[in-house]
Amino acid sequence: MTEPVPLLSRREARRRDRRKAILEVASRSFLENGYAATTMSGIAATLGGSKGTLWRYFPSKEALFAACLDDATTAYREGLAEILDPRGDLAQTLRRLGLKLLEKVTAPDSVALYRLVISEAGRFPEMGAIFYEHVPRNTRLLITRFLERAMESGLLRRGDPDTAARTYMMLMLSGCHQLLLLGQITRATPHQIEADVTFGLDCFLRAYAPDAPG
Amino acid sequence: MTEPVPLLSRREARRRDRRKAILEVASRSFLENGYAATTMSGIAATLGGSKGTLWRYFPSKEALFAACLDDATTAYREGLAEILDPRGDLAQTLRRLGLKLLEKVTAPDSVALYRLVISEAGRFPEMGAIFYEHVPRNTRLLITRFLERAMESGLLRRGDPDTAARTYMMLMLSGCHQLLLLGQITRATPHQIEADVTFGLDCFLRAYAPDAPG
DNA sequence: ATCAAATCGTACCATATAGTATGAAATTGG
DNA sequence: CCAATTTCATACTATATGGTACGATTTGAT
Repeated sequence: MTEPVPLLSRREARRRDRRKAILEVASRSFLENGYAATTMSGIAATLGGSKGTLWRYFPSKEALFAACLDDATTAYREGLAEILDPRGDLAQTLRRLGLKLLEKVTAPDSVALYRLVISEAGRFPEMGAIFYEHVPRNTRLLITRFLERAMESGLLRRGDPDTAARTYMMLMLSGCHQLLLLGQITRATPHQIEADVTFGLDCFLRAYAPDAPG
Repeated sequence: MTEPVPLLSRREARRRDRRKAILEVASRSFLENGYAATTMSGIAATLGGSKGTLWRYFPSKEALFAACLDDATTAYREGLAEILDPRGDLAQTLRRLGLKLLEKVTAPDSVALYRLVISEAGRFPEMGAIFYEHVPRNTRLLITRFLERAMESGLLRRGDPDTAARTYMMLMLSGCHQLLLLGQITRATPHQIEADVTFGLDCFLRAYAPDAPG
């Protein structure tokens, strides 16, 4: 019927680029200044275009925020799955995972994002849901499956693997992540991260050590 | 020299009452609507007085916010110390403490306060500090001292008592508190709280069980 | 009673913001 | 090349906010 359509007409390509550019500028501003302190006019200004164009892409500030959040959280889940190779030493794997996790989660942008979500989750519960589904829930699912196998092979004592995954994550976060959230430190040093992982892992392995036989 | 001054002249009493009234109205609004969405004019309106009066008591919105925060966090630390009686069963004591702690921390106002602090800790680091000192740090100090004694008497394995206290608290918070923060639930049921405490305590006691002799 | 401090009501200011309107210029598709 | 779409720049609307000014009134101390 119709001519074979190019995958992206010039217009569509332009549109996609523009949209991405808007999301980048807006995300930066939301992360750095929060929702209230981010102004649409400001975004339009740093973009260089006109306000009319901005509103052509996103019908309201709230819609733009939602799009930014979706963008940021989607880009989040990367590079964890391949660490969780069920072969290999359990403690080593959990340690590598913890390091990766903590590095991600203590990055300034991650902290800013977490702050942003928590502060707006009251007013926009859907935003809380988007974040929750994409970030902690998704990560936990990965860890749950891994721990489940470890329990089955007797490397860990049996228990609810989902709770175990939650516990594992929480034990990692009790150190510098808390301080970051409350603004008591602004950066986590690799040394701090390693200390947190070492301690959290030790604690986790003790709590989930296989039951002493008989 | 001067006449024996009454502890509170009429003026001073009035002033104190007024101040308290302002703090109550303002705190409610900050907790329910956040910092940005709380307006000085609105506070003045619900107070009934005039705006001039409001500014007579607090020279700026920021100052009023700081005062509210100080007020709220000071009222926070209550009723924990007497639970921590070093006599009596360790597990029982830690369980009672956990219940009290979690009840407090999952109360809607507490969640709102925590949200508020986290969201403004970037812009106002001093506020983060006020909160941090008054609430988690203070609580942790109490628990630390208690756990220290338990370690000395061999009820728990030795380790950094401060880290242990942090771990204890964190293990309690991994359940419904997280969901509350992200707006995925709006209330914690007593049943949920108890389940969280039971699990967290079990985990903690395993991780800090005295080393097997020999 | 008298005087000073506190409060009130209200109008006001400067500024800022989300969002709209518009007419001209540029880009794209055919 | 022409018509449709998009973008630009800019001016504008409507509204809201922190904070000030001020004259009138109430309250408290002596």
